[in-house]
Amino acid sequence: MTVTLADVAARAQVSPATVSRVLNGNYPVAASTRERVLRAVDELDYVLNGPASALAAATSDLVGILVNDIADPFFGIMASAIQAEIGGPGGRAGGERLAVVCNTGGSPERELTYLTLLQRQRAAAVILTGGAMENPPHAAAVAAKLRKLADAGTRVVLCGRPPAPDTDAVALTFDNRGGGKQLTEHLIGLGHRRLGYIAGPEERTTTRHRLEGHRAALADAGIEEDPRWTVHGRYDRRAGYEATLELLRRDPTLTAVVAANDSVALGACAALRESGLRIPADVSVAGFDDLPFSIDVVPSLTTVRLPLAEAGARAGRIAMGREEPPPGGIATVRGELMVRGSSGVPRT
Amino acid sequence: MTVTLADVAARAQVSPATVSRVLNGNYPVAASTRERVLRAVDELDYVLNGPASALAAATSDLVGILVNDIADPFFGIMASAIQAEIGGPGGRAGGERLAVVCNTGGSPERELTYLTLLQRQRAAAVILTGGAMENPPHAAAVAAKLRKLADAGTRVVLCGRPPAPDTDAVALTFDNRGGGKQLTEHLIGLGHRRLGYIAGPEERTTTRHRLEGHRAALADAGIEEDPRWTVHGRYDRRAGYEATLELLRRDPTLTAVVAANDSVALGACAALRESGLRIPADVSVAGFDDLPFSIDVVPSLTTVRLPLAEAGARAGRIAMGREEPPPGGIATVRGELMVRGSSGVPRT
DNA sequence: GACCATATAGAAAGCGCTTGCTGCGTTGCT
DNA sequence: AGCAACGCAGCAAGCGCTTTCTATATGGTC
Repeated sequence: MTVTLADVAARAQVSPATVSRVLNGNYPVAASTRERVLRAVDELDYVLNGPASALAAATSDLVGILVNDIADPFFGIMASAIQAEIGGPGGRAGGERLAVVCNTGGSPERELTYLTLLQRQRAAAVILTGGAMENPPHAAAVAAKLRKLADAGTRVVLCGRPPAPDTDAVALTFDNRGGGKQLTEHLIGLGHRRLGYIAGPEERTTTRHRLEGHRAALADAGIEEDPRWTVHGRYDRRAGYEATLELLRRDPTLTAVVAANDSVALGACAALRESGLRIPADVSVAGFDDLPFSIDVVPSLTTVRLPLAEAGARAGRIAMGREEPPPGGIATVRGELMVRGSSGVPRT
Repeated sequence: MTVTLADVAARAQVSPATVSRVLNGNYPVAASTRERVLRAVDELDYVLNGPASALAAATSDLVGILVNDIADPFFGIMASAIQAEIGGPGGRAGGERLAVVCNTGGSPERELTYLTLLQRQRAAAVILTGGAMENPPHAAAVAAKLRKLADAGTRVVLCGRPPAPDTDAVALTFDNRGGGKQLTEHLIGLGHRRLGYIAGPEERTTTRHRLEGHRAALADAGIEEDPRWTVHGRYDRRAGYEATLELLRRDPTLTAVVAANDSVALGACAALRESGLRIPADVSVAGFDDLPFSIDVVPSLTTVRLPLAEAGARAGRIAMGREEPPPGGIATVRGELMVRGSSGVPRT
């Protein structure tokens, strides 16, 4: 029923070996023979059997991409950039890699399960995006898995994620701490002294780093932080909305709200508006990431731009061995402060 | 170096066949034996070889998802929902499927190439999302490919895409025409008579259907359309921005701008604002899709909500054979008009 | 004209797993 | 007791491809 290499070989009057070589193009084959084979392939409408090749050659052309949630543009943008680089059709000639996108939903178990599944597929590379969980046993388990993958020849790259200790995975880390610091410094520079902070879920490196940056800025400015000014929540709009209401309840005199990311900031804006507060006249708002919509909300969002697409593309190239890993296997990717309409001088 | 089934078998003192059966759980194995095998698997840290299984069993656990661009939340949301249903870890027990996300970028060739690549992988299912190209030769080529995939046992589902003729692919189609009509009727109901329309790229079913709906509404209301009122462009913010400027140049008396989708609408809003026009006091704006950010822009966007996540989930379940396909293999998914702040009565 | 380097094709041995079939020891039934 | 039926495990034949090694031309060289 299904056409195999042997059928093509028979039709082209050559051996299966030759057909394989024509198709893989890594061994000299006479032009005339090649043409004959190609014609047979065409006539029979032959399609290589991927699993069989993978088995025989002990390699596959799958690349795993772990994300929290692909519906979130933060991850979507990175995934898209990675995909463009790993050379699907239209990419550089040669390997046509397929991207396997895995939504971990931020769950440690799923992260591990997906890594195992990718190991099972003998993935050519695995790219982990986004922050890591700060859970020592889990981190160790992940590191062990990554080591095993690397041993099996899978290239491992971390994109927007802190380096994994005891691993030689290449890491492209976002400077969340530095970005957070800059952002809060900007607000302080405008005159703000009472700043609410809506942090992401605890036990996440991203959350902690951004918060640390924020606090460092406060400390540098000699501002004593009130514990009531920080609320934790998920990285979504809803959480931002609720956290802002809570913040307002705790201290109605806040003049600025710094959000863990842009989506959270959007929720914060909605809550402020519904509370009858003007942005930035009454309260300034700041986000993080600079997702595409951030410039379109009104007022446009002051935030820290993270070069998601660039980082993803670079991670993709490194994963494909088309770009040298950074020295030491670790590179820090900085964000850029984008001052826009949502931040202004505090009401007096 | 790498552990194989045989190693596990040796360690558990059983035959490879038994180990395989324990791992696949589709053949009776005595509890004590199973336990012994499982222990050996654990001790050796064994991971099944996916390609080898796929080859031997002639099936794989990969599911292809074709999207235009995964960075676009329109596709990201569907992909995420599909992924959740095809039973990665955490999904229903049994198959742990991996989602292969393919960015076609709206290019016919890449669409075809990716389908071939998925065919090569012997994907368990393929889900095509988003509108189709209206290019007869290409449509025929895709249909032929889909037939071939179906013949090979790959389940094919179209999500948010018109049915593919001469194919028995299940289609979950968005009612773009109906949605477009409703939207424009709403605007007409408010009193608008001169409406600009920013359409998507030509030769796309989505573009055509939405535009047809718009025109049908105009016709029903006895409004004669001025050809200058329609501009085509890409489905992104930038295109919306430019198209709006063009529209304004052609006819500064327009009182409403209907955009092909929400991103385009955002661009339109930006252009209007920069032109000194207030929304909706001077010009009303409407989008399509109701992506998450649409409610957060100011004014919030009047649009047509498409149940992207629900449709994706359903497509995923159908692809996995966990839900009956709709009768006739075709179902129409309707949108819901969301009237918000960006539309109002026209200036008099 | 003999000999060797070079170019190209074929033979065959797997890659690691699944599964149809066979075999044997038990249990159930009459 | 005797026979059928059943439950469970093993054998072995592939699944469709890659790749090493070998064989055969071919041409160049002295």
